[in-house]
Amino acid sequence: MGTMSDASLWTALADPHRRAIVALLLERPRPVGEIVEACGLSQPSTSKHLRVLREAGLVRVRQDAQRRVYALDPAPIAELDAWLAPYRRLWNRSLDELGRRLDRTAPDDPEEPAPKD
Amino acid sequence: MGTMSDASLWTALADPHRRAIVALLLERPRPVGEIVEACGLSQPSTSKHLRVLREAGLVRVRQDAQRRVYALDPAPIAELDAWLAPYRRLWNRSLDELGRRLDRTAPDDPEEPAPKD
DNA sequence: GTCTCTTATTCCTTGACCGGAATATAACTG
DNA sequence: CAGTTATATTCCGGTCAAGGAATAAGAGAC
Repeated sequence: MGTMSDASLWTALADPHRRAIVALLLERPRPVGEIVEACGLSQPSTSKHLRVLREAGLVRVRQDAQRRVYALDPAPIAELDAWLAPYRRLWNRSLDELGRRLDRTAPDDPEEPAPKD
Repeated sequence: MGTMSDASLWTALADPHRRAIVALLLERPRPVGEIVEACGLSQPSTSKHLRVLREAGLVRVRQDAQRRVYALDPAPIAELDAWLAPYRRLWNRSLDELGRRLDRTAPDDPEEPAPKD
């Protein structure tokens, strides 16, 4: 049981149903029954998705009598954010260049011939 | 060839090899050959991964003689960032709570007496 | 204890994806 | 034109994930 949650984090979020569950839990913690109803999936299927999310560290469970209330765990979000950071820099840079080019180009100038490499 | 790239964005990044390719292209645009060599995959497999990334809108191709130079497209990064935003708020909130709790605890009051053995 | 409610797990089938080998396509070279 | 290089696509076998049905497990209520 090492720290292999990195790989499962992406695969966990790759499934649309699981992203829907995550979005549901963003509003508030919910017991499984509510999630089943909201997702339109069968209860076993939902439980399996919740298991994947749990093993990815994205959700935590709290036992409340017979019910199990799932809630988001904010930690993996930070992990995603960290992964995204370098690309966000690229994005900002390209926005910058776009702005500069729009600034520099004449309105009837079709395009800049890319300098050969 | 519709605009169904939203779903494929996550599935494209779910694969470790594709994330590796994306990381390679973050450094600089590269022709396929370089990516093949860096990934240790076969050329067809790499081409297929590049296709998935292309269809997800994550990379663009520029033809340079016989070579095809792939480069990151920064737009989907913004999409991911937008998706992440609400969760980042949750994360900040929980960091806030943690700070408050750390603030409340006395500095020489260890939360856990480190149960060694 | 039994019964009920809520959730988790197993079994099984279907469908998707990954990988490599072989092949096809495209662009340059002579 | 044939030949070579660089990349894309098809074909196929193996693996893995998803979904439902049935079943098990856990926690009250009686």
